[in-house]
Amino acid sequence: MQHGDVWRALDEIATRKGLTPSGLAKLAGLDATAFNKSKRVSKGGRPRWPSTESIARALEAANVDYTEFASLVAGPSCPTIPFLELPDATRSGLFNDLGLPDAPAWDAIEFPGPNRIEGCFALEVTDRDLEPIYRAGDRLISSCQADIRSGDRVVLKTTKGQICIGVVARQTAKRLDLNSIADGRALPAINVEEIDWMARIIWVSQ
Amino acid sequence: MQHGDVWRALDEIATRKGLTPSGLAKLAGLDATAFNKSKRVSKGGRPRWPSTESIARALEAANVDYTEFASLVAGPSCPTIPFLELPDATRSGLFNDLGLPDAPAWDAIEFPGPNRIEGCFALEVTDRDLEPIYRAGDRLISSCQADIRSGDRVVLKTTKGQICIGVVARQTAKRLDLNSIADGRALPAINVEEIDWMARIIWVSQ
DNA sequence: CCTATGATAGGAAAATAGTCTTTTAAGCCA
DNA sequence: TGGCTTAAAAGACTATTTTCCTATCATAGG
Repeated sequence: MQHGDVWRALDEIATRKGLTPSGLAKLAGLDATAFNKSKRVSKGGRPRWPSTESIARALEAANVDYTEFASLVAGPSCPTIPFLELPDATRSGLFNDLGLPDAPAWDAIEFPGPNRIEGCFALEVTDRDLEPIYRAGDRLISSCQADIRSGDRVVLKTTKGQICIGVVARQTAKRLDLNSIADGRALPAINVEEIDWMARIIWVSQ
Repeated sequence: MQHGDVWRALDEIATRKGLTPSGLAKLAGLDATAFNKSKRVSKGGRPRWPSTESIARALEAANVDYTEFASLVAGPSCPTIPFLELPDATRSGLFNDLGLPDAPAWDAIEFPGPNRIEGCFALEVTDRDLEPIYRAGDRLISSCQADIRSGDRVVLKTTKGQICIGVVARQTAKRLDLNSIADGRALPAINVEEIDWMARIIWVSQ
């Protein structure tokens, strides 16, 4: 969040309403010169920021949400989450000590996005093994922080480097039973000690 | 966006980092008293706002995104989108003249949030007709503004009051061919004139 | 061409936020 | 208990922002 971003966002708000910066200031009950371009740097070159109160009044007048203003300030980009194609998820070093995705190891994609995406990552299906449930190109938004209960769909990697996707049938301290997503048949039981990481599939693109 | 909300959000940022308001101020390179509770109203009862620059420095120091700060200011609530259980989608009057969901007719659920959710709505599956693709309780986030191409999964309502969910097989000016989501078999062709509304299914909760 | 209106630059005054300092209270530790 | 550190309130002072005022420029209408 930088000085120029804030002013750009205010200009954008004004433009959206078909106003000039001074028009927006007047509409907000402020002095017409409050948002003047000539006042965005004070003499001496020091950047001048609009006060929080002025921003609040301008947003109120323009009927714009503060979160929307913030996303204008942040720029055109969506929030991004870590992303890999499913076969690449067999790599090691994807997660840090806290069990969260370790950014350098991942690509990033824009996800029309949760505010609390910590611990979320996306895996793209590349083959047809999971049809008709998941098709090639579908993106599985998964969370390694979500609680996992029976019936949930999960993706996990074993210490042997195998990726498993299934529906949780039974979960005990030592063993995890998964059913196939496609036909519901039981998959080979997995020893909990052999699970490198496991995440619940929360959303799937269609 | 109100005075108290801004200060509450700053307090929340501090708490998340295990800091007090004064600790956060110091970390941001500001005077330790900058965020004092005693400085939140000036004598005379006039509310006192933190400056935009101070907020920027605090967020920088705490490594918090401005959009996240804004959502804290906006309150604990996620953005919501219109929501109905699938059988209720047969009702009329769900969409306004622009083809967007008409809020009063819908419930609302929190959706971990897109910024651009205009035209999106959620439908909850209540029966097992669509298993194993969609299970009871799954929520279909759909958009009536998204472009629709072959292979996309769509939900539509006919003028006869019937809800159809399927995969677009072929789309012409007069006719829409859908395949069953479950087994891919062709469904009866739909006359385009009989389509009341149609939306592409974008995301599905799992 | 002239006039009225709105946008904007620039400077000075007024209002508001930040800093500095002192004081009080609470927690921690020997 | 005493000494140390941190948080926080209150007041005076400094820095910055907003307002107020004037002048310039561009544009639309008569």
